[in-house]
Amino acid sequence: MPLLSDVARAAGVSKATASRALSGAEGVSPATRERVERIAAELGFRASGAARRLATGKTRTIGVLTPSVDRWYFGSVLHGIAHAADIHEHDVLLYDLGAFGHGGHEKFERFMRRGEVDGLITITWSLVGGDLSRLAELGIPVATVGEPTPHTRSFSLDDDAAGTQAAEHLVALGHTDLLHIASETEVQPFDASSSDRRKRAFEAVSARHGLRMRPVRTVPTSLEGAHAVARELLDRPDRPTGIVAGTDEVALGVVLAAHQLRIRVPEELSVIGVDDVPAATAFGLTTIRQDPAQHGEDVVDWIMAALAEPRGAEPDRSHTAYAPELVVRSSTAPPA
Amino acid sequence: MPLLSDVARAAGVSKATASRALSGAEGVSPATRERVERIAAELGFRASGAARRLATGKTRTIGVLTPSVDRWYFGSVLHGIAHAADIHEHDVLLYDLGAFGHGGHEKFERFMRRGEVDGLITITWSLVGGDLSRLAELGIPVATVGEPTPHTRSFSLDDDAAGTQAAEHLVALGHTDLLHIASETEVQPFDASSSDRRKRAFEAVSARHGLRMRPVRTVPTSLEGAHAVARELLDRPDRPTGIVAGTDEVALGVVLAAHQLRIRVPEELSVIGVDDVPAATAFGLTTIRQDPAQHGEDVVDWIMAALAEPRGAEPDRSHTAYAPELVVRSSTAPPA
DNA sequence: CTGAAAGCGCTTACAG
DNA sequence: CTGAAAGCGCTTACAG
Repeated sequence: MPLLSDVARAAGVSKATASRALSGAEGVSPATRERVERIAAELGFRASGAARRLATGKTRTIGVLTPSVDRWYFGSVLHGIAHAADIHEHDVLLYDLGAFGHGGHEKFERFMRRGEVDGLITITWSLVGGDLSRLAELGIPVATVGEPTPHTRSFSLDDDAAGTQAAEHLVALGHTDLLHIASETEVQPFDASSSDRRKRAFEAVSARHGLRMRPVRTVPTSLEGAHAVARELLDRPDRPTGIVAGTDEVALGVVLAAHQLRIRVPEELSVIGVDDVPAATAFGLTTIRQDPAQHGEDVVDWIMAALAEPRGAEPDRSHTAYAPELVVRSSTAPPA
Repeated sequence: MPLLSDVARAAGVSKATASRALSGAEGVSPATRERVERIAAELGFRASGAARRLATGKTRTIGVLTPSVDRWYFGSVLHGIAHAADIHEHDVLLYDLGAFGHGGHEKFERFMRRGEVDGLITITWSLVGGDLSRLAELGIPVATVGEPTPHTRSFSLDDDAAGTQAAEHLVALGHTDLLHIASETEVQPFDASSSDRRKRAFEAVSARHGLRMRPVRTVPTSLEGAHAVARELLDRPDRPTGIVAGTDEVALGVVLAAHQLRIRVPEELSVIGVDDVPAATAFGLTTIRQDPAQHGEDVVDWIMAALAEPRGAEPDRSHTAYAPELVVRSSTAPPA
């Protein structure tokens, strides 16, 4: 593995000049720059990241704290992050905290002890407010994707609008007897979660239109969890004509249960979700679309911009709310 | 941020001794060690990773090259990797290559240029043989999970056994007219892919039992892809009595299509998959289980062991095949 | 058991 | 435009 000094010697310049030529710094004659670059390429020179880090104080790495990587939302955000980070020539260091109470906090502490990154992204639900504010004091740009938070810059779907759109869609079709199935929030104080925002929006729509008020059901955030509850719920004579699910996973569990119970969707039951997961198409699920990969790209772009700003500037803690988009498929129709 | 020299001064020892005390090296009196540790804790000392890297040549980081993070298999492997890496106090650097031909190769090259890791894991399908052998020459432990490969140490489900078990299960139930739906392999030479191994195993079982020979169908690796094909396939009068799907995603697409076509599963159609994804339970899918998170943990353990070995030892390129496990649910039954 | 010193491989004021 | 030198913050032979 050739060193910078090898390149410098072969090019007949000092290490300083070689370094400048390679880094693209100005104040190097075009001729030397070209020569150094050529020789570096010939020798297959790669600057030592460790040395560069030590000298510059920059890691060219961004950290991601996430409670999960094997669920659609988190995976998609991560995908967007990785893509954008790559474009900015930054690496991504992954901290999979796992479920809270299952060692997640311990892993968080380990990150605080060892993590060396220029910027940090937390994908929501992984952290309680106290931890989030500790991160905000790290002196590096920190942002959250998935939920609004007062502690850091944040990006998320406009959950109020999403919940409203979903309920209004069914109301517009003529439904008056709706049930909301919310998906469980594990960590956040419930009243701050996207789940709760969607729920409240549903309740507001119900109240506004004078719909029958059924108590909201809460299920584990998974197709299985929703499915188990839906099997029991849909098998009753007084089932609603429409279900507004907090997420597509929940909605899919409901549709599956309906299929198994031979309840026709949408003729006998309308179902709407939020997310637009890939499987939604095959299920014909009407849903409110969001694009987590885009959120991931945006949060990285913000971090890069924050990194470019002069140190000590007042930290930006604003929130970006993405507008939801109704996607009508075949799981919703006027009530029979 | 306190430095090692601050700790040393406060403890009244040299930096050398402070370093030894903190790193747990031997040859430090218990008294000094304890004092140094206490003072380091009081001061909130965290050693600079960059400086340590430069001095030791170790990054305490392992790299993961994956074609995707938002699909169950990859996400689960990654989860296992992150967990095990954390236990070994190593960081994980994520390279999401994305689909091949969509900039994946370019991202791979960028990794080759900048990636500084002590060990490397590639999750299959992301790399062609040529790239894999370049990695193997990197001088660090390299392993692949998801498919056997001659270029590196590898870990994967025993696909032959999985394919055999799936087909034999339906044969044992009395089926004689089966169709295999394989899931598409994007990158690997097809004859090396797990998809192809499962397919061949299916064909061998068919031949052995003299079953009707239907040409194998290949569909995109997704519920949607399988669903589209299955809708058309199942709507014909001469449909098979059982379907052996290459993966659960494909199997789920088939079951969904059956539901929509009002074909009863398992009465009119048996379906079996491979994976045991979380949604399999709700669908009642009979499947062949594998545990990718475990594979991820194992591969990290192997990397750690390889790291502990003396440099220059002959690289281990053996393969670990995990035994499949049949999980019978309600999607399979004797033919009508 | 402990310390002084060299070294890891870059970058960047400072001079010229 | 270029170079000599200091410095980033640790670890680790080498001496004692």
